[in-house]
Amino acid sequence: MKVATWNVNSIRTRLDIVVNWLRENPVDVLGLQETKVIDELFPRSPFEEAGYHVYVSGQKSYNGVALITRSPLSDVSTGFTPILGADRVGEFDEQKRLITGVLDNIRIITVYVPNGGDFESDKYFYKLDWLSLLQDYLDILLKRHPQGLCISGDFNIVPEDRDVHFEVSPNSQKTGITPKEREALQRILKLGLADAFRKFNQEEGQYTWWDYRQNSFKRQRGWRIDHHYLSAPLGDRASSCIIDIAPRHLTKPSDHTPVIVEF
DNA sequence: ATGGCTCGCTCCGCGAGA
Repeated sequence: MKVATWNVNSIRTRLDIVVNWLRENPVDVLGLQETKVIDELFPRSPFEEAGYHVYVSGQKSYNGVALITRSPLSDVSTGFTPILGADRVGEFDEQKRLITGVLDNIRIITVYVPNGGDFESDKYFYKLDWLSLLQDYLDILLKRHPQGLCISGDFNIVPEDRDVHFEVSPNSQKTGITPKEREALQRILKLGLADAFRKFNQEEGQYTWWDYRQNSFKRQRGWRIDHHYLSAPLGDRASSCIIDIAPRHLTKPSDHTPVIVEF
């Protein structure tokens, strides 16, 4: 099974790029983030005409996730509430950042982790609280799906210093690279998940996002923040995980580029 | 350097992104 993740920064603006990429790269699952559109206005037809099923959880202007799949999914749900309950989740499902379904007995999840704004801002603490919910959510689903779980998405966290183009200070206050965010991610991975990309590639300078400003892509000033995390059965089975930088070269690209895992 | 691009918005300047 091939699973791709891609923060497209508006599916309507990026529609042709994404559909053309999918025709050239016929993956089984494409997880999208930052679709930035309500479900009623999601451009489903181009994907359906290409032979895909479309599952969406969107909102106006911000956030929004989708799963595009060759075979139908079962047990599709959105947000944390169906698993954790309304009391635990509170207002955290108002922002549409999580969609999941089951394919071939494997739990597939796509997430758009909050950006976090400035260091120690309200958005920063919202991000940490959201990651704590994600940890509780995955703790439950990993136990329910011993055959395999794959969580993919824009995590907005640089896991290690080699995953960003500049020198990281030990107590970095740069959102996405702070100790508290990395610790939150590590607590999640300790549940039994591993970074698929690092099974195959130990190089530095392997990025998935480049700022639109300052010619960051041309200067190779990027961050690796889009990830596939696999439970042990899938991690053992995984045969490749690659970053496809080709779409970042196109005219009017997303600032992120797709990452594809095969298992 | 609270900049630098690009997105959507009952749009023509602003908040958000990372």
